[in-house]
Amino acid sequence: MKVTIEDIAKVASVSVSTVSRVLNNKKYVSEDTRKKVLEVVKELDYRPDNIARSMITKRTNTIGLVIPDLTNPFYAETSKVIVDVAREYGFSTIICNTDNQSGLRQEEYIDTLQQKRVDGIIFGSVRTKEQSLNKLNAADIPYITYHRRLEEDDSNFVVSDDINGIYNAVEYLASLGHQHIGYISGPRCFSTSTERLRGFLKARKDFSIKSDPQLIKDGGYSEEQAWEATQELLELKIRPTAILAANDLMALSALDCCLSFDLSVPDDISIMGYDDITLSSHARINLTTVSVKPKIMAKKATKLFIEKKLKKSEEKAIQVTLEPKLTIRKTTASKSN
Amino acid sequence: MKVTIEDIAKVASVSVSTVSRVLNNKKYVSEDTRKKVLEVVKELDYRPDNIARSMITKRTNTIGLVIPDLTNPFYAETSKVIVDVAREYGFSTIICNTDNQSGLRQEEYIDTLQQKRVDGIIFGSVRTKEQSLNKLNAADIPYITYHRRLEEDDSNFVVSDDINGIYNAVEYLASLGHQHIGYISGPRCFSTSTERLRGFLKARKDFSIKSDPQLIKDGGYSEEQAWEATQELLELKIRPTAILAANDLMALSALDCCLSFDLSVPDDISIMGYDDITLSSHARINLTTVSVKPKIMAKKATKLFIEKKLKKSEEKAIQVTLEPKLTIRKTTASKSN
DNA sequence: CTGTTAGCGCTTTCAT
DNA sequence: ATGAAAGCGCTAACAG
Repeated sequence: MKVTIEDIAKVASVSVSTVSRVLNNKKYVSEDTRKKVLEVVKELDYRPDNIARSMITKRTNTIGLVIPDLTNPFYAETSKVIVDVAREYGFSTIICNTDNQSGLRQEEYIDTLQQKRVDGIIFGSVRTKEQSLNKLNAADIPYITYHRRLEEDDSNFVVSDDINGIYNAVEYLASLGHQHIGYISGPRCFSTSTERLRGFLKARKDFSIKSDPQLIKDGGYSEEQAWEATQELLELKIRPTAILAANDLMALSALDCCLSFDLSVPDDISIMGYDDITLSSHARINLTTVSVKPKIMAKKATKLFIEKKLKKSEEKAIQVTLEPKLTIRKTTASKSN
Repeated sequence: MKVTIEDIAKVASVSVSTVSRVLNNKKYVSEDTRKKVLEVVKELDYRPDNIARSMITKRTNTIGLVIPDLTNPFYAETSKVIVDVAREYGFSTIICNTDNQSGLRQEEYIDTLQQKRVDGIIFGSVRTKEQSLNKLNAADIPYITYHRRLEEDDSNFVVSDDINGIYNAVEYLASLGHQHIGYISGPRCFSTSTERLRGFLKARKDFSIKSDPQLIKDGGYSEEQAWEATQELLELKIRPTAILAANDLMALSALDCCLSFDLSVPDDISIMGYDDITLSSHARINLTTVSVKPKIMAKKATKLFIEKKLKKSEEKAIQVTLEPKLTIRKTTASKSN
């Protein structure tokens, strides 16, 4: 049979409330009884039942983490950080993989998390409009998004300044003499896609880059689709001299595609990504990119969320926009001609 | 205030037990009352409180997943599968990243999981001897390991036949004419390391491969250490013509290291891995390896575990050894001379 | 078929 | 400083 608080109360010949006090480090317990209780606790190898505890305290010390795909390096990296930081604060994390089926799966997960009474939820991906999150507001379950954000302006988020990030990327490419820049975008429904595209368009204007609509392709933030997009770009009558992808995953795919076209990077064509996932800095890859420091973003989101919303419950929304940093490596070079 | 079963009982003018019956799809409820209750449930947007439910049923529909490093592609892949399969069966999964600090962190996590009263735990990595798991036996919390196994012969596991796998790898390399084969091993404490090494030694004898002790290095299953190991192998007076790494991660590192030595793979040297993580099949990599089909392994472990141990609780241990398959790609070739 | 009641293991008033 | 007792929201006998 399981050892309960009552058992140890009996053995220590005190009341259950005293035991509870000791266990929760409350005041009003004499040193003697505290010691005695702790002894019995050890002796009987008692461990508190968090379920029963949650029943009363209404807190589970558990958070939910909702991401689209755990095998995507960006999410693997950030998930790990989140799990680690949460643990430091005494929280467990239930991981939810929506598999990009955003809609259904995500809603299902939100229901589950709510029923499990998690203290809060961290989203690694939300569409700009996300109906299903209203439930959370109604149920008064706090949540935050990182990487992407909702359009509501009272939402909690930690994101990178995507407009500026891409803007700087284009500026850099322009400075290398590139005027035909292919852009591989993400799906419209995400803030990351619309913002980055906006940054691209803005920069294109400012640096008088060719504005052929054919130079903008949707890569769907997927490797396969990015490959196809790259292929289309490479087959254009006037082939772009540089390709800028809205994230590293797609840039990597573009890199491979160029290789399959027997193009040498960066001699024949420059490739640039966005995010700076760990993989990109790898010796074999060395992708020039815009670094949003995914781990730092995730860490910041988790810390702020736990501190401001879970430990306390501040009214003020957490809204952090990190300045990304141009990270020049070896997949970009001056336009050859 | 939160809607409880009592509220909906009141509104539907039935008893709480009837509501409970409806919610749990139990028999002995008339169609009429069932319908009425369900209506009220919807109307009040009631959702059951799993914490309270667990209090009685002793089941949380939650499992723990303990792995060393979520960013290691092997674990990212398998974790995703596990989370997905668990979800299909109605289980949530709490993810625990031990960060290779195996000892402490793992024990801490086991405690937490136990207190959270998870229904079971899946381990992606255990040392051959693992003290901390005794607690689980004592607490009667079922667990299974995949990939690696404990030495206890009544433990649950799904692993690959590591001896045979490496044996076949060596046989293959021998058939290509390689006699100087460098082997990069993992740390002694894991079954994967000892078994694979055993397979290597066995094959080395059977196929009369050179048995210089210098040809065996410890790569610690880490990229950095594998890099160093490779370096040492390449600097040997008689440089091996092939390097076999005990896992893909280290093989990838070896690949990079060879490149930095300006060696062409497979023309100058053959490289082979073990596991067949998704990355290895990538066009840019194309690593010859021994495929243990990590996803299938993880899926099988999760399914069997949930079905045999969580849904039922069969006495008989789950012990599955999968036959790995030689997967020849482009990092191996006949010995050049 | 339906309702009543007794807990699950713990925290938390409220007394003492 | 300590104890008694009242629940948290739900399920599971047990009675009808």
